[in-house]
Amino acid sequence: MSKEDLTPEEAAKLLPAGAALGWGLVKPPQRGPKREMSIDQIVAKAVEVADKDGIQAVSMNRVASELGFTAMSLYRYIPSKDALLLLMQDAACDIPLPPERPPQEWREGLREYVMGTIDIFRNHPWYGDIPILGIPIGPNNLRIVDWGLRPLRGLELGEYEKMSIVLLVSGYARTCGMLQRDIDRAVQTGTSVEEFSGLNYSAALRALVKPEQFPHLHPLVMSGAYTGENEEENNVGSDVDFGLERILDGIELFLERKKER
Amino acid sequence: MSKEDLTPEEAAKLLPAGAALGWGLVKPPQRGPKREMSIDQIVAKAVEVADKDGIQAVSMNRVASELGFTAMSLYRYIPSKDALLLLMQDAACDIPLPPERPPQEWREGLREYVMGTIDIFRNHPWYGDIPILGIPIGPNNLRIVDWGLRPLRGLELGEYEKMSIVLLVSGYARTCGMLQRDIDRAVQTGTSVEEFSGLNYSAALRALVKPEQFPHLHPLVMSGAYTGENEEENNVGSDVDFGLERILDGIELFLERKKER
DNA sequence: CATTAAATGTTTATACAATAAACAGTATAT
DNA sequence: ATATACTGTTTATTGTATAAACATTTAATG
Repeated sequence: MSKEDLTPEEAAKLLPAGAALGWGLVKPPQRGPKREMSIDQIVAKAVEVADKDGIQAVSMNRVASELGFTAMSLYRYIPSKDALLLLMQDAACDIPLPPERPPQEWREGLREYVMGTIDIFRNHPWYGDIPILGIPIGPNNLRIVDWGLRPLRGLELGEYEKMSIVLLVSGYARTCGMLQRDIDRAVQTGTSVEEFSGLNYSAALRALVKPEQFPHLHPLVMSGAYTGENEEENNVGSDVDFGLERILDGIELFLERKKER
Repeated sequence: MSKEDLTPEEAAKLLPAGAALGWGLVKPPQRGPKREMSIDQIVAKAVEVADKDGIQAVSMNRVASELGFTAMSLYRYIPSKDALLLLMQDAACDIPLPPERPPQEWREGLREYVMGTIDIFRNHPWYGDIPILGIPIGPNNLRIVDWGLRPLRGLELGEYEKMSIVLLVSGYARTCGMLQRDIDRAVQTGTSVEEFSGLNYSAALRALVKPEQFPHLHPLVMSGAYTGENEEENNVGSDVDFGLERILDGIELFLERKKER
């Protein structure tokens, strides 16, 4: 039997605990009372809780309570909390994709991809807190990977090269997403405190980051470039754009060099 | 009073709980019995536990027990577990830096930086699991940032540009570090299982990733490029190198364009 | 149909987790 | 000498994931 001939059920057994659920590979049970909940409902509620109060607020008790059930009832649907977290992660990746662009617009396509995946982090600040235990295997997550590959379809690249580029670009999106999220959080919670005291981390760092010990960082701390002050010349958007354009330039150069050969 | 004139004690109060400890800003207590432990000792033991059994094995009880004390005794040194985690993170950044290179070797310098920070993830697989709550503020962590800025010192870049570049490069290092760690983990634990069954995630994905749903990902899954098979043409090192060279090319292009103007 | 088997959500119980509060002992400042 | 501040411990509280046993409900099977 070749590997391609696995039945969904067989494939499900090879996947980690929660992943099979995400693929809808669990046959609905035949006997017993009708279910009063559904996996989708549980995951949606967990996402709702996390969106509101952060990932640490997501306990089996909290999620079940908000649905009007006991904590233990969730285990009839989901084998463990880790599985629930994986399902939440995949659910956050269930977003509409923009329409396909012509292959020559690959730069714009990759830009859209980065901005779109950054939005996942903004819409679900907890997204980056879920530990990554391996390569993405959830269906929605893989659709995101597929999306990242889409702009590359017309380029003369090997498969490993394509994979490396998506890795590069999506890693960049993750970094920016987390950063953006941190700033959003700071704005939400810290602004008033900062205004009241007139001091914040920057002030502390200015006192601690001595030029002898940190010769290269020191000027950036003093000017506020490190802590991201001066919103005129530095908003997160421009920060994201800068790095992204460098990456795209690097990829373009690679394509040109490859053509020359 | 200008911001630069903060005393260490004043600065300590502005920093989050654990950070002040990392900077050694806590005056040793005058009265009372001699301390039988030290913060460094506690953090070192916590790191040891995490290196051996993962971050989830690090409990106040476990760390204290291994030192021959009770869990509560740790709170005489460290205000909370979150603070301990921050100190662990900073401790992992306490590594020797390579000697400075001449400014024109900035590419090689950045390469060294990326590889060096990736090593932190390899030496401490738990490092990436500690949630990032904001910009780095620990002393060792800031030394790493300073290191990243060092190769840029001779280049004609604005401060925000330098910061963006370090962000770009260190984010890439993080992504690669996590990936490398995942692979190391898989090799440690999963190899035997994979050999026995002859099947792994790849097999499941081959059955699930249909060309209709995943038109661009499908060929990569089939060829094994997605799951990273074929070690000859794809080892992690080459993967890291590929993305890194694109990034460095992009930066170089930026520098050239800036000179032209 | 009657019976069996499987699945439901709940209750109860276990093992840990972080950490607050009260405690007796110890070193220093006054 | 005494008050004060600090030590590490004991005890207790609250919250966590989840295992096991339970009565109940539905469908499959004789």
